[in-house]
Amino acid sequence: MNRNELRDALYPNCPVRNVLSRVGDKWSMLVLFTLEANERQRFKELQRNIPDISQKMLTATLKMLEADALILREAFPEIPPRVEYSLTDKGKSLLPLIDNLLVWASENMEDIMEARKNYLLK
Amino acid sequence: MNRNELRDALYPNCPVRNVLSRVGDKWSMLVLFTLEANERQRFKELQRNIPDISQKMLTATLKMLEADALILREAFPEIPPRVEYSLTDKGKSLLPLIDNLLVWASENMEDIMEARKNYLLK
DNA sequence: CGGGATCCCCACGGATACTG
DNA sequence: CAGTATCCGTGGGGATCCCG
Repeated sequence: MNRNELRDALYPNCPVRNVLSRVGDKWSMLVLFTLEANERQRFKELQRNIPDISQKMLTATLKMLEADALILREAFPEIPPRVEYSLTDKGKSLLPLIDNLLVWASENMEDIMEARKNYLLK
Repeated sequence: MNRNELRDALYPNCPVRNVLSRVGDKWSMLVLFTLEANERQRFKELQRNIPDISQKMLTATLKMLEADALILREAFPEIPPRVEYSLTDKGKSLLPLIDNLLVWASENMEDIMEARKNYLLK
């Protein structure tokens, strides 16, 4: 896969772009990270571990990640109900790439913040 | 930087998250890629090379990337005006990470599309 | 406990017209 | 040529209430 193919792959409505939008959305990465830190978490646990997420968005994000087979959802027919979420192998394979991005972001964060300030003052 | 710090770094309104949101927005990656393929492009060239982007979004994306010091904007006081854009070193340093994500996306795209279909049929 | 269903806001982004 | 300005639709996402 060469550069041009990569670029073409990014055009709107393209499946690759579609897949990558998961990385870019507001909560997916955070949910994946949380699931990596503590494998097999229940809904409420996830909600506690990601304090800022709303119930609606946690539900929606979990559904997307499950639909993409990045996480596994296991429901146990008990009362009260219990549902456990965990990473699939595919989900795990994505995390190192996100790690790299995070490392880059942390390493360049200060520079970028500084650059933004200077840009505003121009 | 350990896992928990990484995760904390992702919390809303955090600078790292802020930086990463660039990766997630609709056009930034595509502009960076286009600039990598042909270094030093003018506004119109970029617009031609990214057919689907609107003028407004190209302008906005270029401004963001310039503010973050990922690209360099050089305006030449001529008539008609000429403006050239190119990647900075910081911009170049980000591209390999995006590459990795794209490779992952292409490698897993089919699986994911298939998984989504099956999820809908469930 | 693990969600669904609703209402609502506003930021992203497209289309169009105008300017130095 | 390289933008700016404006209008406007859509949908992401928060808050709240409800249910098995």
